[in-house]
Amino acid sequence: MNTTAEPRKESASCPMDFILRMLMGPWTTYILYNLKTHGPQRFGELKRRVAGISAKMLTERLRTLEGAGLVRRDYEATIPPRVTYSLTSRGHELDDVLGYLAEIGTRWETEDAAQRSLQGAGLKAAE
Amino acid sequence: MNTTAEPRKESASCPMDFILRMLMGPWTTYILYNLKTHGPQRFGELKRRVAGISAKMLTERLRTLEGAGLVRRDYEATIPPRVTYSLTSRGHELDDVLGYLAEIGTRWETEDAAQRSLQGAGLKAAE
DNA sequence: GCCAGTAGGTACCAATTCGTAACTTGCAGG
DNA sequence: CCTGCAAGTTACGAATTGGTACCTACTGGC
Repeated sequence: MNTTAEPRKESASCPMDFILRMLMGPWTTYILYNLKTHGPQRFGELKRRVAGISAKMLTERLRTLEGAGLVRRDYEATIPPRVTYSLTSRGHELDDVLGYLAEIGTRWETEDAAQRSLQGAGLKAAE
Repeated sequence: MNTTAEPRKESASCPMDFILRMLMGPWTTYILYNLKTHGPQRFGELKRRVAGISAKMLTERLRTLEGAGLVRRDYEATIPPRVTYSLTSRGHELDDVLGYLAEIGTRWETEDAAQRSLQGAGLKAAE
């Protein structure tokens, strides 16, 4: 292909950057988590589950995820319209990473808790 | 409004959220990547490598990472002061996940490129 | 004597972002 | 007839955020 000069910026960490920019969105992980654990859902269902998100945000996040090919949007033009969102195979590829992240996060949480209880036990006057 | 300390937003699926909030920062992954690949570095070195980040941002990101225990800050009060940053063991735990993410990102990029070249082959007159 | 460099801190400014509220279409219920 | 739900879209506004410029303290070079 172009072994010559694609003006690739020096970002060797770029593919990761793209994917992180996706997960970065404030509610993104909640949405993915819900789609994963509760299966395909309609807009209102999802909105009720995420609890706190505004319709605008949810729409925007879903569009972004759809654009990245992580979420599929099924629109049925019935009255009232029924829009169902589900994870694509790409979306499911992320499950693993998210699970991994959650694992690390949980481990750290546990370690921190242990650390705090150790300090709480003896250090009241130490500092 | 609320005179009592309202416990901010409480979320059930949170351990991952914490860790993602860390990686979310605009430059965070670049910083971690550089610390990983080039080893412990001084502030100016890091700043030159990341190329484009402002001192303010870099400082703030490093403080956040330090606070989370991912990065260690060694301050030697020489003249001029020498401050060296390095990954902690926790920081290295993230290497795996970031590598995993980069892998997925790269794979998707490749797939997308293949997709585009397939379309490019036949659709020149289609639009 | 002045400037550059090291490792930042602070003030201010512009841009982005997220939430709230109002509007959309078509039908069902009171 | 009016309201509400479905799944949004749009307008407006407030808050956060990231960049730029300027400040520190100290020393070595010209």
